[in-house]
Parts: sequence; structure tokens; C-alpha cells
Amino acid sequence: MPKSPINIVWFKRDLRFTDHEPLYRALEQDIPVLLVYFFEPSLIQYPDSDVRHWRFVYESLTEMQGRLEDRNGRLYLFHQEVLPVLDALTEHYSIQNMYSHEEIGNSLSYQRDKEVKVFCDLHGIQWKETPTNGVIRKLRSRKTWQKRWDERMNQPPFLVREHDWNLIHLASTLYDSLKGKKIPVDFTTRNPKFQEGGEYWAWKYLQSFVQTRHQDYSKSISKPEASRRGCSRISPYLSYGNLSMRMVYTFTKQHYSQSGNRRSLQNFISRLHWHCHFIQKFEDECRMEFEAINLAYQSLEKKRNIDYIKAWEQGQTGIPLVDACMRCLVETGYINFRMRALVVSFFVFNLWQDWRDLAHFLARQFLDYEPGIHYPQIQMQAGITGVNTIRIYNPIKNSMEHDPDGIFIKKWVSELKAVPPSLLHEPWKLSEMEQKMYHVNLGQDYPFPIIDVENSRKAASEQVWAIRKTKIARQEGTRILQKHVNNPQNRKA
DNA sequence: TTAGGCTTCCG
DNA sequence: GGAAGCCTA
Repeated sequence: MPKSPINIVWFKRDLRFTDHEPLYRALEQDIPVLLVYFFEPSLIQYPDSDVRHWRFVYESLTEMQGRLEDRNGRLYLFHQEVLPVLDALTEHYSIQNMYSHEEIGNSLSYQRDKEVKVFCDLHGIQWKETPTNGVIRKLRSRKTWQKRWDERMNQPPFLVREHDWNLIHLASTLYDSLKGKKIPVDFTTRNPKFQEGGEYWAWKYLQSFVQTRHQDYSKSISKPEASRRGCSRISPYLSYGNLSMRMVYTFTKQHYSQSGNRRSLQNFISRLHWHCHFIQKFEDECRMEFEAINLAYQSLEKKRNIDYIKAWEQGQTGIPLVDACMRCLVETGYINFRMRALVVSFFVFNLWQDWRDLAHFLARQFLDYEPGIHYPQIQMQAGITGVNTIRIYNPIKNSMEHDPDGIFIKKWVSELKAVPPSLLHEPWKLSEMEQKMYHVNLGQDYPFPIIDVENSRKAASEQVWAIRKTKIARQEGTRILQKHVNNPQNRKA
């Protein structure tokens, strides 16, 4: 009996139906379509992954399935690696085409894709991958990148009619034999402290930002507390593809003229460029997941101090703003950009620890973890690209400037709740009497600083700048600039 | 949208 | 003696 032909749409980090090119292309064909998502155990176990990510994915998928049920359709979830499932499907079906987005992921997903490609070639399956947002695969030169980004964002979105989809139903015996172990209860249980997954919430956040919340964007963006409301908060939806960049861009443009604060929306749009710009760097030089992109810094060795690392992870460094940020991040999956830069700076400069010893931990904490932004950003903030100026943040100065009343700090470091703002940023200076008065016993309730901020800053600065001045560091800097930042508009990057 | 140090200017 | 502005790491 001849096997019946099918096409497959493989959802990865593109969990939406709106402006989804693979889905659009598949539905154009006159062949029934199978929609699949894989919870791959290998990826779940990779050290950059956390239950919060899979929960977000599961919420997104649940929403998509809900919409399909109205149309008697189905999106099939497998708690299983990709290849064994594809292999088994070829026993029952003649897979013609497989459609997916190009994924810019960690090395494990890259390896997996290479194996899938081999499999597809072997079985005569055409695997058609389409671009993700503004990122260009096999980019030769950065020269026209910006232009191509604009073009792509201005193209009409791939909108599919919401009915008469020719979707395939798997026989339940077949699905049961392939779907793998039950999806862990952790993944299917909601934690109300995190943003909600799915297209519905993605649009809620985008809409409220573009229509009203952007008003104070520029003012709140650097503030740990105000940013939670004043920033768009669409980052997890972009990371998991609940929104396409094109839809964000188009929607924002559409509301631009009615905005009471156009400058804010302009700032926001320029950050949409930056989003893709960073992912493009990672796409072009993905070894930066493991090694310093600038050769000169590959020899930089730092002595690992487990006590420092643990104190930093747990928000017990004795620097109130750093601790507040870390505790808040662990609990809610979000802190704003500047505070991320600050905690990275504290780790790599003040504590003088290797960036690789924070990369996976932070990846697990960020609900919006996006490998293509994560690694270029961490390397830049660690001052090892040889391109930008080295930014060593002063956590005390930032504390006073961005949380002057200590509202954010007191929320997350409740040990210091009674300390007045004038003393809050440097609690180690509290006298015995003040400690009694403000109900905090330093060294007991709240630690003394684990490091001298001023001295450690000086030492770090000297060492990093010494490497920076070497010939090889500067040569590499030029190479990196040419490869990744050829557009004059981005030259400051 | 880096930080600190140094100079200058002012009261 | 402090604020503001420029320079350099």
C-alpha cells in the first residue's frame, strides 16, 4: 500500500500562528499538514534551560491548541527527541516537505539541526527553513544588513486564513507510541510570578505598551522598579516567537502618529533593530557560546571562587542593589537591561570571576533568554570584545541614582526595610547604634560586602585594560568590528 | 547612553 | 569647596 503524502510544520521557538511563514507555506500546498512540537529531553537537560522556560512554552502551545480545537485541528506534542519521531513517521507516511523557521540557538540545537538535515536528505524530505525575524543566514557582509532588515520588516506579514486548514490527525495508537513520557507536571503548572506565555498575552503587552505605557519609557528604562511597567516587556514573547518582529514593528509604526510621546516609540523601534543585530552576531560567530570572541582574551584566566559565585547567585553579596536585582530576577525572571549589565559587571570585574561561570545561571533565570542576545551581551559587558569601551558599573552610584528612595531594594532585601534611604545604599557604614535603631544586625541579618568595591574595581580595570592595549587585542577588535558592525549607523556598537 | 580624575569656574 | 565639563582608561 502506498504511503500517503504529508507535509510537516515543525514549531520551534516560533510559537504563534500569526505571521508564521512555515505554516503559511505549508498550507499553500495541496497536501495534508502535520503540526508538531518537540519537548526534547536533551535540550531540557542542557544547562541553559529552566522549568520556567518550558512552562512558558507549554502555556503558548496550550493556547495554540485551544484555537485549533475549534477547527477540529491539532498540534501534536512529543516529549521526545526529534529524529526517532521523524523516523517512525516515515514508516507510515511519505513526508514530502518539512517547514520550520531557521533557529539561532545553542550549540546543541545546532547539532540537532545538522543531524535532522542529514536525515531529511537521506529520506528525500525537503526541509524548508525560513528566516527568523531580521536575521540573515550565511551573511557575507554586514554592509547591506540594515537595508535588508528594513525591507523584511516592511514586507506584508504571512497571514493565514483562520479556517479550512488541511490538517492531519494521527491515529491515536501511533501517537501514543511516539509521544514519549507524560509532560512533567512542573511544565504544565503555572507560576503566577512570571509573565504568561502565548500570543494572547504577547499582544496584550504590546498593545498596552504602544498605546499607553510607553509614555514614560525613556524615564523608566534604567530604573529597576519603574522599568517593570515602563518597558514593553515583550522580550519573552520575542524569544519564544509569540510575536514576529515584523508584527511588532508594523503595529508600533501604525500607532506612531497617535502617540503622545513619539520619541519613546522611536527609541523602542531602534531597540528592535538592536535585538536582531545581536542575534546576527551570534548567528555569524556562534563559538562565542564557549570562548571569548576576541582572541586576546582567551588566555584571561580567573580563579574560580565558589563562595563568591554562590553569594552572587543568592543575592548575599552585601551590596544592596546587586542583591535586590539577583533575588528579584530569580523570583520573577526579569530585571531591566541596565541592572543586568550591573550584575554581570559586578560578577566579572568586582568579584573577578569568569563570564562562563555566570552565563548558564543567568540563562536559566531570564524568562526571555535568547541565546543570540545572551552571549554577545555578556561578552560585551565582560569587556572582552576589544570593541567597546570597558564598562565597569559602580553599584553604589547606580543604587543612589536609579533607586534613590530604596523602593526596589526594600522590596527584595527586606532585612534593610527600616533603614532610611540616606543610609540604605551603603549599609556597612551603619554604626552599632544605627543598626539597633533600624533593626538590622550586620554580619547576621545582612552580610558585610564580600568584596571591596573600590579596590576590586581598580584591580579589574588595570588588568582588562592591559590586555586591551595589546596589539593582538586591537587587531581582533578591528576584525570584529568589520565582521559584525559594518553599518555606519551601528558603528558605536 | 561608563566612571573617575582632572581642570576650570564660581561664590 | 562644590558643580560642571572635558579626557582617558
